[in-house]
Amino acid sequence: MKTIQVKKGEIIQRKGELNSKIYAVEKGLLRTYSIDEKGREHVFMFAPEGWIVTDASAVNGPCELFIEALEDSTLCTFNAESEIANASPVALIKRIATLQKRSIMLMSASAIERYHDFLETYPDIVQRVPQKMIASYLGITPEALSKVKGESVKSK
Amino acid sequence: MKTIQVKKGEIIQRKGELNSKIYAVEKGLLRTYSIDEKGREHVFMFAPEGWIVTDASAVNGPCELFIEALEDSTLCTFNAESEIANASPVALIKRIATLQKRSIMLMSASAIERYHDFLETYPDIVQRVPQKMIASYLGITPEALSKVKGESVKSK
DNA sequence: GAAGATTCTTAATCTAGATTAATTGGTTTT
DNA sequence: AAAACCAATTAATCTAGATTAAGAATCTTC
Repeated sequence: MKTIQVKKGEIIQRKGELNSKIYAVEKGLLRTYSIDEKGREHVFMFAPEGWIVTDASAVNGPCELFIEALEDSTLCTFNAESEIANASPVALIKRIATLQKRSIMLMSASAIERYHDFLETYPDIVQRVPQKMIASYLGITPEALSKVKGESVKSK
Repeated sequence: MKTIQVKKGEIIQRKGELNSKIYAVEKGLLRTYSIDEKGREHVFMFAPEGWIVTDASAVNGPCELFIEALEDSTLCTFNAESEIANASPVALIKRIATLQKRSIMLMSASAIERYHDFLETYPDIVQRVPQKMIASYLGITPEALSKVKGESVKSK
């Protein structure tokens, strides 16, 4: 286990790298994202203070996700290999529950509903993250997010 | 740990129930699904022989998902509470990896791409599951699935 | 095995969100 | 502080998939 400092904009891990780690955010803000065959970015999750980030696909082979610092951050890093052995199953189950909810939201909820769910999941993040990344997290374009937000304000 | 037999159509677990278990499918086929506020069903996963099913959200409180037998099935049931304590972290990470991929697919891939991904994920299931449940798993309507399948055949 | 109930398909119409493009507002660079 | 660049908004048009509806095919149940 090691504490490291990273600068805003720094890419901490790239798709295809093998030696993946677990990152616990002490201070700052990270995001993980994938890039599809069409070259489009998709934000998978944000990680503010207290959150933990890892690319689960890394156990068997190369990782799928990029990890980027959105602010100057302080991170604790664990070697995934050894850490997984004694990882708390309860913490992992919680992560599964979060992902379960995310999948169901993506299948069943409209863009504006997903936006409100984002606000609940990450209460203190809206001001710290560019709109286009929030849109990407929701699975829509920045233009669409701008539109639905405008509509939901008007309708009040 | 206990082995049980369930009949086709039987609902093994309902949303809101507390005493949740882990089910390992020895023979047969299960599905898990949620029902949203508008009363619509969304298939979360299928579980043929060799797969394991549990509602992750059940650790903290009432479960979110229904579990149903799509065929007469033989299941091993574990008490989730005790089983989680010594659950294999590697198996849990694999489940996380699967869900990670599912979320990214839902965000970035078209209906027909998700259909092909379904065929890869569950190679021997297509004939055993009604179309409408496959559509539900993909997050589209049965009509839309019928349409895109027709189009992908025509285009060959 | 007929009657009823589901399920699947096809087609017409509709809508949420994508795409394209132009405008404005902020940041960073020099 | 202008120049160059990036982020956000707005608007017009387009499209994947939803909705509605009707007919054909398949399963249940008596």
